[in-house]
Amino acid sequence: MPEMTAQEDSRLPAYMRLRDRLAARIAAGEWQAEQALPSENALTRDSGLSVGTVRKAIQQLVDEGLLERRQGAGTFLRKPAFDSSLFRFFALRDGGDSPSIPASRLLSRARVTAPDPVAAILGTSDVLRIERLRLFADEPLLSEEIWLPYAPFAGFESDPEAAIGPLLYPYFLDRFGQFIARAVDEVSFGTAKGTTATRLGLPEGAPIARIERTAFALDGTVLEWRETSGPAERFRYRSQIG
Amino acid sequence: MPEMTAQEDSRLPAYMRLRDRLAARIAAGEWQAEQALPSENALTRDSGLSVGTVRKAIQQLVDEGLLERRQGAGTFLRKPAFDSSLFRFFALRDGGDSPSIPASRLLSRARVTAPDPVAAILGTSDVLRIERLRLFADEPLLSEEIWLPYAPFAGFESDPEAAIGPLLYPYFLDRFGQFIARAVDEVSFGTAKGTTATRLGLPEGAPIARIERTAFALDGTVLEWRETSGPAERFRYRSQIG
DNA sequence: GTTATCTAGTTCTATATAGAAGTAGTTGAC
DNA sequence: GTCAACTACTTCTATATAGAACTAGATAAC
Repeated sequence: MPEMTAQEDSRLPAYMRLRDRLAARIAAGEWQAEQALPSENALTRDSGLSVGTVRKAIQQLVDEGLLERRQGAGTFLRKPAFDSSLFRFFALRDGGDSPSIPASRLLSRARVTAPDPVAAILGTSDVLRIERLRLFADEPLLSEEIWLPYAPFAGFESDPEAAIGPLLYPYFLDRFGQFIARAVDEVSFGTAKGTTATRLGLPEGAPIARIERTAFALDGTVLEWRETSGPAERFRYRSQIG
Repeated sequence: MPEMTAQEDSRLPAYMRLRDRLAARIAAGEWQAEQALPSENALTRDSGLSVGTVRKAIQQLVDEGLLERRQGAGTFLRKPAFDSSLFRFFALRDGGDSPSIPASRLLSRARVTAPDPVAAILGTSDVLRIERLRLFADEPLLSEEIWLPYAPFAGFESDPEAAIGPLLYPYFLDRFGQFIARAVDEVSFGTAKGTTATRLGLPEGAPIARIERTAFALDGTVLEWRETSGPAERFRYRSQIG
């Protein structure tokens, strides 16, 4: 344990301990996405707690976005579908009615020694570096540089590209059992230079929007750091307050 | 009632109806910010409901960010302090240690006929138009154009500027009883032109970040639309997902 | 075959109750 | 005066119970 992970149980209330146990089982991949977990009654029976307490634990996980409840039907594991959410930053309206599908192209994958700032974030200098280009309507829209700690993703660098697919997070879960629970995006503004400009088909110095994302596992470990760039004119972001 | 406001009670569950009644009393200004509401017991007594139901109603308002509970002390009205949150979009670090205070300067206020897009958002063309400049460390940082429906804010155009203060939302509440419960911000990038460039002290065509905000009352009525511009290099935004 | 009804499961609402945990002011001892 | 103890209050946790609302699949009627 390199970092301070949540200390086991100590003296937390029962509903929180149950929440933690459930979160751990979810992270372990015990249930498939879009499939039902045990019912309130079942959990009540084999946890020895009361229904109210069980409901409170489940509700927490719902609030955190991991689960989803449907009255009369059951409690379901939500599929983690926000990898595509980077696209949500950019205006994807483009010519007419055909809803083109965003595509991904991996440009490079390699196990390398991380530069200091990246190593500090990921907690190790043994990392994977991935370059990726994301296309929309056959035009390059986003240029990405992705850094992963090597250990949890060992073998990624030699997986066939065909197996990976356009979204990384579902792949992380399937292939490595790594679940991205949370991410922080930081948006800023700059100008395109060098390879970034070339890849996006922009002139040197063109205005770009930059998104730096840090992604976390359920236990708070950093699983990814990525830097995404796209043309500033197409950038558009919505945010709710209050 | 021009728009579909929440229909009274019909057949909602009790805890939701209690939530609505409490929200209405809060909006009516019955309690001061940072001050205690009636206790669970008191509410239980004069609502005729049970503690659990009362707690559920209160918890809703806590989740919505209106209230705040402190064990052993009471339930408090949170002061609506997110007017300044536009500043949160911009990097305010600036020379040394003195934490300069953001200031506001009203440039113009007038009752006018709204252009069509604004009228569509506000639901009326009888509006107030306000131009404002926000300063940080004595330098202009944000240029704002604010549109309000006239009726709820009648008289604003002739209030003395000294009475208004640097933050609008607390003033809206005090002076007009209008409570901003929720807002949606939309961020994009563009270039400065005309008066905007002049006011911010930027050259024509300089890159700027633009934030369009729509603000809502508790019942969903639109109470404000504003467009804020600031220099793009100083823009920085953090966002949580998941 | 198609449609309606039943049924066994699920979550959701609501009540009642008990005590733990925490706060803030008052009282009492020194 | 100072500090400790007490007290009356608050929210928080947890249990037990009952029925309503809803779902999805099985069964029955035609």
